[in-house]
Amino acid sequence: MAQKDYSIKTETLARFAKALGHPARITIMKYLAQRTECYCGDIQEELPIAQSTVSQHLKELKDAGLIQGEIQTPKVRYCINRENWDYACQLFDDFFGTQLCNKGDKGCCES
Amino acid sequence: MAQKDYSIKTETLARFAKALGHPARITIMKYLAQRTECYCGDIQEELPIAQSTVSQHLKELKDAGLIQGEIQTPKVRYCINRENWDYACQLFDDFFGTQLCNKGDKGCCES
DNA sequence: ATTATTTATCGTATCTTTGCGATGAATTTT
DNA sequence: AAAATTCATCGCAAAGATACGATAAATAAT
Repeated sequence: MAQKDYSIKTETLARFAKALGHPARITIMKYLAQRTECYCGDIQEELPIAQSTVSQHLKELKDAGLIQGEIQTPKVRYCINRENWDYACQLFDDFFGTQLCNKGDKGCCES
Repeated sequence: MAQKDYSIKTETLARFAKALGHPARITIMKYLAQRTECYCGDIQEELPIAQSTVSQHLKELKDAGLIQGEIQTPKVRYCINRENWDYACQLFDDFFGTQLCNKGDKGCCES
């Protein structure tokens, strides 16, 4: 036990990763990225799961800060939360790119 | 229900994201990336959790294909699985970069 | 031979996730 | 006013994740 806790960056990255750790939520994010119109109902039609389950996944993405919803009754317009998304993008970039994705380097198990 | 299933790429990306969805596992990957020597015991000293729990996290990373272990009794040498890691890197790049991280574009909720 | 070291696995407890149908809230349409 | 639309939430069940200590397995050291 070298450290009592994980760093904030590590916690945040893990949180984003966890939010993306389900195919339904990946699909939702991809869908939201492709349109300017993004109502909840449209998302449901893209997914092989019940409406209530979609709503839960949307809630998780919202709780993770990756999307936001704007009520336009009776519909709800969802979209990517740019600020947090860009931060997630940056954290993943740091993680993969700078730290691990140096393709020129040899891995520790490669001789 | 437009489609019965998710695409393989989507499933794979979600699987990688899920594996990274815990601060202990993020810490492990960062640690492995920084050294050429990477024995199991060293990893445990970096984490604020019990040995058996670390072993479980290592197993999950291994199951997801992100790392691999080589027995050098009595120790076990762990390292990043380059092939799969690079693929994960690419999938995340596509997801963030091409699809969502176009910072010049306006989001659908930004006026 | 016995003991120590290192790691995986087992058993267990608790919490979280994933999923569904049913219901409720807030409108809009008829 | 009544019915339909849209979405969130509740209640529930099943499965998975997270954590721990104890134990096993496989060697190395004494």
